Amino acid sequence: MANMAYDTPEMDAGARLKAARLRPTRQRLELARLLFREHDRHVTAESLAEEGARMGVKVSLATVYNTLHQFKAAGLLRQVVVDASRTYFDTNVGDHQHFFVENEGLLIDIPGEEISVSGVPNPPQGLTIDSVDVVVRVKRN
Amino acid sequence: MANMAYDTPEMDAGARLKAARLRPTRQRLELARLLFREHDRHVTAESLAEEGARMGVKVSLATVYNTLHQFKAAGLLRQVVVDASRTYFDTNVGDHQHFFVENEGLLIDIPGEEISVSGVPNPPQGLTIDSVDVVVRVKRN
DNA sequence: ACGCAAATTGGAACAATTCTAATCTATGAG
DNA sequence: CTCATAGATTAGAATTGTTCCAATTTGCGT
Repeated sequence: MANMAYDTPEMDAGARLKAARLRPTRQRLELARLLFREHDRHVTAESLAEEGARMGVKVSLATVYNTLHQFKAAGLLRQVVVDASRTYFDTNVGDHQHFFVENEGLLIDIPGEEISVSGVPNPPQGLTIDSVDVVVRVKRN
Repeated sequence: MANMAYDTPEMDAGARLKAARLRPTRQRLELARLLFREHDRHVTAESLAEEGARMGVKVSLATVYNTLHQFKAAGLLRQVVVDASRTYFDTNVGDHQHFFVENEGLLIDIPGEEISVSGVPNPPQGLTIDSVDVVVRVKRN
């Protein structure tokens, strides 16, 4: 297959890790399989560790934390800051934003084509924009 | 002075607490004075406690936390979620957004008139929008 | 001035995350 | 293929920000 994108959803865990220059250890492979099995997943370290446990994946919590951060650094995951008490990671690294359901800790994607932010001023001297994150906080009626 | 707004920057600490129906205890008064002395302040519980200590205000950390949350509940402060590890409070409760300088924990206001978000889809059935928060993450060059 | 609900407090408890030092493993060299 | 080694994993300790708790203090209406 010529011209495969750097990171596609169809890519298997091994290829993903290779593309990210991460050693394909058993733990990373198994976590990658869990994470990218489905599109647009939102996980926390705890939720992923739990899921792993349920699926019979033997990984320590420390490794889950390490792996999430490495995947993030490699561009395989995006970190989403919505809650002061937990960190979420999103398997969708493309342009998009989120609804966040308060009191439930639930994230829902908003496609990047739908939403748009305009009028962002130039940042003060010496600063460069890294990302523009929108969180639409919603509540259950 | 007729027609004073519910919450103006000129308002003294006592009036502010009265308007918010919070008992004017020494601690609340002193913290309110620190907080609203200047416009558009961004504090964390720790930073405010530290500032209090420096200014000779005797308040426990627990009270700082309590007070910040009560002020928030009363609409005197807005909570800003930008960092997974600390909670910030903003004395500007009007419509505006933020630059967040990563690695420095520094918040900078973006006036609400400058920035705007469009195309926010209707939230899924049963959910109502609470707020639309924009964080422009920036890095020092 | 009294009485009581509300507020404050120090310290214990907690939850999420990071650190540490020991052990294990993927990988490239020979 | 075998080895040496840098890199990865691990359990558990440590750290950090925050909340909880039970005892004491305080604001305020009567």
